[in-house]
Amino acid sequence: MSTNVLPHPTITLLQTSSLTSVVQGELERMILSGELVPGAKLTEMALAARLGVSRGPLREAFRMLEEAGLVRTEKNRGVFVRDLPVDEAVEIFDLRAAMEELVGRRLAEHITPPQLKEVRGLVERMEHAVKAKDAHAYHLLNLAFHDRLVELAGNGKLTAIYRKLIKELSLFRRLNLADGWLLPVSANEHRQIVKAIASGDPQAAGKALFDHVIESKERTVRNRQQQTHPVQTVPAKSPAL
Amino acid sequence: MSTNVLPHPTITLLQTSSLTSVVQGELERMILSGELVPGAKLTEMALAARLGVSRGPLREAFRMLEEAGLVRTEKNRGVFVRDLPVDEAVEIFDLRAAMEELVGRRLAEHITPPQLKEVRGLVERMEHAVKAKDAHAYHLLNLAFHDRLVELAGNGKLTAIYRKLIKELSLFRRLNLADGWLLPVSANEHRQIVKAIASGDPQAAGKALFDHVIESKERTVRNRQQQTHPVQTVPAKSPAL
DNA sequence: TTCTTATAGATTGTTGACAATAAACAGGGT
DNA sequence: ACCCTGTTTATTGTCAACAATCTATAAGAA
Repeated sequence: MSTNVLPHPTITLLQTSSLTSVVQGELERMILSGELVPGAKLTEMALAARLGVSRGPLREAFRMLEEAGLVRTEKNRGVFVRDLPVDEAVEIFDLRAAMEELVGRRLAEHITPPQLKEVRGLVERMEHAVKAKDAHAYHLLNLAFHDRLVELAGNGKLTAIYRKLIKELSLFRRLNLADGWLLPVSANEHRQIVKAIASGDPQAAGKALFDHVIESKERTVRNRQQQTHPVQTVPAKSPAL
Repeated sequence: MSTNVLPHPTITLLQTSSLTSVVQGELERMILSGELVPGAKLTEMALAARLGVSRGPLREAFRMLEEAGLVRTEKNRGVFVRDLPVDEAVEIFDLRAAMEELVGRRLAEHITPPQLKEVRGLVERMEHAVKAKDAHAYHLLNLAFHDRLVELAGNGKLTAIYRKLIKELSLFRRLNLADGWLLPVSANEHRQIVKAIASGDPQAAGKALFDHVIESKERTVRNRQQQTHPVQTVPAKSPAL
């Protein structure tokens, strides 16, 4: 009686996933993809009908997303996609910086040659994206690069929280990957990071990652201010108001 | 028509708190107080009856606690109070160390004299607890000390996550505050931390906090191993098995 | 005895209905 | 015209009942 035959994928899927969990995942996908924009109201009946479930599992999924910081609940008024204020985005960047500094230190000590090769590959692909001026591809590679570094640090809890923070950050009006982004600068920093890690110097690697995240924060905030309060160096093209 | 009269406390309470939220709080209290021990099964009907609510809000509270890492859910089997494995406790300590290092840097730059006086007061009270060999009081003061430092750093997101981590850590079989703890050592480190912060040197303050948390981690792990695998310096009093 | 298999009980997953609250609207008074 | 008030409508908060799944017990065969 061989019990080690893998059960059919769908079987394990049904065993692990409840309606609540799949609804949670689907809502998360909709929010992160921008299909549900910050501030949007999530009406229970409408969503339940759209997803083909009843309100029970939907409400349970709401509570999970609420705890994860993706939605906000107002009693007797409903659930809304959260709008991340600048202040909080800045806080997350600072926290990320400290976390990634730890990642850098760890990797400088423990990274293996094949792992190093892998992240170098990601950097190269980013540089290609820069040359091709493909901001979207660069954005995805950037996420993958940092995510992989964090993962390689081998601290599961850190990885989990890091990913939660990234998800939350995506609620910040992503005027980020707007055209005028300073891709070359950021890309160069990535190469420096890998270099520092490869050198085996924990302090240097940590600092490289810390500084990079802080730079990234300041670029993002500057970009945001530019969008909110149009620049004054160029006289306003649009008339008053 | 003065609209700035504060509404009656009970009013605002009813406006903000749903059954789900109060159940969530109550369950959290029960878990953190040890009333519900790790591994314990949380039967929906029983708890619902005990708390005087129906299963709906209870299940929603479960999802919140699950996301917070305090309980674990097995499909079709139920919800259990999570038992934090050593590995994960270690991971949390390492993450905490990085976070508190950031706290130290920030405080060295921005702390005010009255705030400094306040934390010095906490340290003194800890030293009194050490002299009185009051491990429980020391434990509480230690929590308050770190919590206050984190709070004073002024990063709300960091504070929120830090507190979540502390809650989760309390799931780790707290053989911590066992009698033989090295209170004097820990207490002395606290004084060093405040000194470093007061000196205004970000690096020193960060390092002091980082090292302190790592020390704390190692003390805890040693303690745990001692409890799990009884010492060999003293021949085993209890016979084999 | 030991292992399988069937049955009964208990518990969770899901649903639909009812109660309570808030928003939208209409009517009357100033 | 404006503001206040009462009513209606829509939506959320809560509950109880039903269906699906798992666990434990017991009976029967090897």
